[in-house]
Amino acid sequence: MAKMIDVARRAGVSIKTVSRVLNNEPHVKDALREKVRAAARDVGYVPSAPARRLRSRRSYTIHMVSHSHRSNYVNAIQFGAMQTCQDEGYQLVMSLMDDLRDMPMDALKQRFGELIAASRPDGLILVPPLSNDERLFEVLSGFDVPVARVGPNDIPAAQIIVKIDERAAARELTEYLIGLGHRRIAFVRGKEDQNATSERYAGYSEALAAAGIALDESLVAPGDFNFEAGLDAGHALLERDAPPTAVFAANDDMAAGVLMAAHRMGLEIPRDVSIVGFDDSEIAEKMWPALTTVRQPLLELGHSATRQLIDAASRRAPEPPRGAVLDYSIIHRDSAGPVPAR
Amino acid sequence: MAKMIDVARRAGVSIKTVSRVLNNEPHVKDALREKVRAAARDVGYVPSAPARRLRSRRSYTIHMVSHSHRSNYVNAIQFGAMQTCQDEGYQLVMSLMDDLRDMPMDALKQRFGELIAASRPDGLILVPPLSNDERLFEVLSGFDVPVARVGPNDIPAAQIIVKIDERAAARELTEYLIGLGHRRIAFVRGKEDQNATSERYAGYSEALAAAGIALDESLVAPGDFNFEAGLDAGHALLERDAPPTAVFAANDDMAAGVLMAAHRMGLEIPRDVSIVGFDDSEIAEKMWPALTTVRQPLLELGHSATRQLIDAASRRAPEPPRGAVLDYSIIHRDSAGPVPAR
DNA sequence: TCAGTAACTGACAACGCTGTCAATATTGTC
DNA sequence: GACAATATTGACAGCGTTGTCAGTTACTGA
Repeated sequence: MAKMIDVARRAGVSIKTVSRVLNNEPHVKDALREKVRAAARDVGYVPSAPARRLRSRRSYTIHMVSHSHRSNYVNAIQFGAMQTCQDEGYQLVMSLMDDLRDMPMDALKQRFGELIAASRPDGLILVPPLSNDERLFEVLSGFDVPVARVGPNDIPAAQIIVKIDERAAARELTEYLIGLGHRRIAFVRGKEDQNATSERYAGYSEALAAAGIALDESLVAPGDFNFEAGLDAGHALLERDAPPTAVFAANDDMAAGVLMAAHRMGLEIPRDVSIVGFDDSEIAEKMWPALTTVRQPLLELGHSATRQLIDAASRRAPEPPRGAVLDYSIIHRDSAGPVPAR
Repeated sequence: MAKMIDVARRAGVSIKTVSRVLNNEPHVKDALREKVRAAARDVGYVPSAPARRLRSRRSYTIHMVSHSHRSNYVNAIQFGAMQTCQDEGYQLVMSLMDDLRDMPMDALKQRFGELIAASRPDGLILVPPLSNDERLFEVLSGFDVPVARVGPNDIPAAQIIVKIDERAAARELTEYLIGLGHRRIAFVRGKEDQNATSERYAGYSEALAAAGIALDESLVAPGDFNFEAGLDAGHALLERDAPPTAVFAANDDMAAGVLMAAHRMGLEIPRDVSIVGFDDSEIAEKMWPALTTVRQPLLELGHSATRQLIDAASRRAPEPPRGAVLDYSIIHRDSAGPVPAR
């Protein structure tokens, strides 16, 4: 296995010069540059990552920390992060962190301290629900590591937050339902400790208010972002005396549950009831009927988070990165239609 | 940031002794062991992964190599791998490899050579379609890295293959349909270069043969494991003059497509036609009606692959690991039923 | 032409750990 | 109690890079 000294010998230079050439540092004549590169090619030189990391005190590594409950959402963001890491010569390391909520503060500190001390990642990517966690934010502020948070959250002091405007998206989707003539629009909430729930709900209620529709609390069902919760909410909402004409579930998985409840009751969609979701997850287009929903640019969220971390680590950017708000889009499919005639 | 020398000084021993204690090596008296551990705790020592890796020439890292087209299948296996890595103090690094099929042999060698030379992973996990690739097998044989292949494949010389008996599973599922009275059972094939396609098809045809049912080639539709292919196949199969009474799609995504085609035609499932899939992916239980399918123990496949690689790297196991065949199970849901009365 | 400066280049140390091997302490045997 | 055998401990080198700094060469402008 060729190392730097082999390249140096072949090119007739010192290893330091080889290092400079291979890291695109200045102060090497072009002719020499070429010679070194050729030598590296000839001997099949590949730099040793561990040595590089040890000496330079940079790991060329981004850690993505995720919760056990993995979803399409997380998967897509991860995929985006992988792409950017690949492009930049970085490695993406996946870490699992569970039971953070029940963990005392010092255990949290310990856990992340070990992760950071051992691997010295150039950046951390946090996805929901971790990205919303205020305690985690506090803990991580104590370490000298750039952290990118993906997804909705409202931690004011956090540096890199990459998200869409969830509230605006929910408002727009609700307005679309109102435009179809719906007045009795139900809402299925997500997990209460996630900001996505409150943001989406806020958008929903703002749209109702703007249209002069009174918010009927009995049309708001609890949920947890899972299919089963959607199923329960669907049954509860659709079997009541005065059922809603449309249901806005706070994510697609729950919308699938509402859809299944409607099917079981023999309802036809969207003739009898309109159903919309949020996320445009993989299942959205595979349901019957295909789900009208909000698409988040998940891949791009992953790209953006990763790119900003790498920029921060290599101090390429003139100023520290400050996050990004990317564009969403409403995906019109077949699960929403005009309000049924009375 | 505390290092080994700090622990050594505090415990009044040499750094080598600290190293021995922290790596659970023999030849240290118990009393000293305790003292060193206490000292490490006191100074908050966390070993530096890069230094360890550089010196010991082991990376404590497993690389999972996947194709761009990420699926639930891959996601679940990855998750299993993450869990085992976490338990063993390993890191899971994700790598993307695309366009391998069009890549000339030496480019392949180059690509993987760089990956291996740079990071020196303790093991590589390959998932479909990479795990089926014979050229890749040849390339990787040339390197000194243990490789675990997940999923179906028939590379005889490969060391670690972790899979289920796909053929038996497909046979059993087909037998189930036959038991329900079906005789005209269609099959939707997957990508032709994947072993899963031929294995599942083999199981299907074996079951037919065993039941004395002649295989009707016109009931075998091409596919590629994607939803759209299922949609096309569904239309093609169900709109014919003598449609099948049951459709076995080689995976769940295509089954979802067939299901949607059936819905569009106004068919009721399973009254008019039974539909089954393969994989028990996340969408299976969220379809209407919920899909009868084959469950692969994906998490366990990930665990097994990872554990075997780590065992091989640490030479803990007495002999080299030889792969594993795990149990599948048929998940009976609502998309298959008795053959329609004539 | 020559000092003064800027652009190159290389020698050497060090990053923090583990492997090797030698030194020392302990134990068992007769 | 002497000796060999074994268990325990430590000194030191070195893994393959990059950072520091000093030395060398090339290029200004007077």
